[in-house]
Amino acid sequence: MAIESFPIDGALLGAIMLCPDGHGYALRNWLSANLNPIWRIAPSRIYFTLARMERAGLIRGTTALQTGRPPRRTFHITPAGQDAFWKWVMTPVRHLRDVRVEFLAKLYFLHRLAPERAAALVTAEIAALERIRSRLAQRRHLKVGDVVIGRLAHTFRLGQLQATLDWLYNCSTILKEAQ
Amino acid sequence: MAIESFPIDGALLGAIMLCPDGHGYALRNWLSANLNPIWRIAPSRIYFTLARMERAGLIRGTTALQTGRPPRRTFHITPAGQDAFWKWVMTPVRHLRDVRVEFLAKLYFLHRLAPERAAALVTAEIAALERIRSRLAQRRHLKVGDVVIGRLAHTFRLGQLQATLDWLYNCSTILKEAQ
DNA sequence: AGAATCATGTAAGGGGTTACATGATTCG
DNA sequence: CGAATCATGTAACCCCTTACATGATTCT
Repeated sequence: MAIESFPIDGALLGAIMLCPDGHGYALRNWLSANLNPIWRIAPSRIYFTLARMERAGLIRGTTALQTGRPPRRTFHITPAGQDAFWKWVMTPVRHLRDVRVEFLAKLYFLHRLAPERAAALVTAEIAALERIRSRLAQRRHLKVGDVVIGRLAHTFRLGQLQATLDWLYNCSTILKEAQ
Repeated sequence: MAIESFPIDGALLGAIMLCPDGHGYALRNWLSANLNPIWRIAPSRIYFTLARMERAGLIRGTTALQTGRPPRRTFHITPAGQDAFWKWVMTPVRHLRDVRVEFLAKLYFLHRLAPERAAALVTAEIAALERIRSRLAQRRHLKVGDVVIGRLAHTFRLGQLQATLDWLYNCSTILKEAQ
């Protein structure tokens, strides 16, 4: 009963928890209003994913008829869905390249749903990236066909890693101030 | 006659120029030996892409029979393919997220095929990213649903941009030393 | 009157992956 | 003898996107 496709399932489950009216069209508007520059999804994909998550038992939907409007399928999250969401949101991303979208999305949901737990996620992310850095710092270059480019690739990755870690340390401070 | 799918067409054209035996299997080995940690491709995709690029007139292939081995289709690059390759390799990537893979791949090919032109690519990339930074620096936060997270998203992007620009300035120095 | 909103979904296509089929040869 | 190498490709599948169908209602 785990989440399958990561940013999308997590973001939709979080949206269902935060969006007052949990049907596809409302979720679409909520996501574009709240998560937009960080992450976006094609509208048609929302319905497809909701159907898959219902089959997986993460959410359950009820159809409500309306007069003069198409009928709505309103979703609410199941206990299994809540477990999956909290596991996802509290797990740090493993790759540096996932910080930009997925980690920021997790931080967004945590900050709104359980701000007291945000510091723990940041700490876990720092630990994950420090592990990557220590592995990378033991080498002098990546094994590319050319030594010069291998060295440049290596310093690039270390630089990105360092900037992200600096930012994460700063994150703790800002999140504490915000509380 | 322009390149369609960017990292893949560019990398394959570059491989054909550098790889002594230009058939699919040799290109596959060459790419995994030379570009591996930076970029990788599924073997089956190579043949598909070679066929597409031949249809587009970027390369041309000849079939050579061998005794006791499957026949080979050896490819060579056409003038149109060379134009497309040099245009691709000298154009800076537009998004920060493309530096990690695509820009490094361009740098690799330039450094091996025309090292005297590498500095020009680095300069162009610096200009492209400085433009993005100046746009970003005029704001204080990204317009996410929550101001705190919007501010964090903003400082994150600026930090990554700054680290990349620092690295690019350093690139010029290292590439000059390597010559 | 025409455009946007409400609301759900299907269809088609792009880009990528893994697994598999083939069949001789050479290496351990 | 079994495994890897040489060499090309097809088939099936995943993830995601745009475009479109539907049809009443409300805004400009």
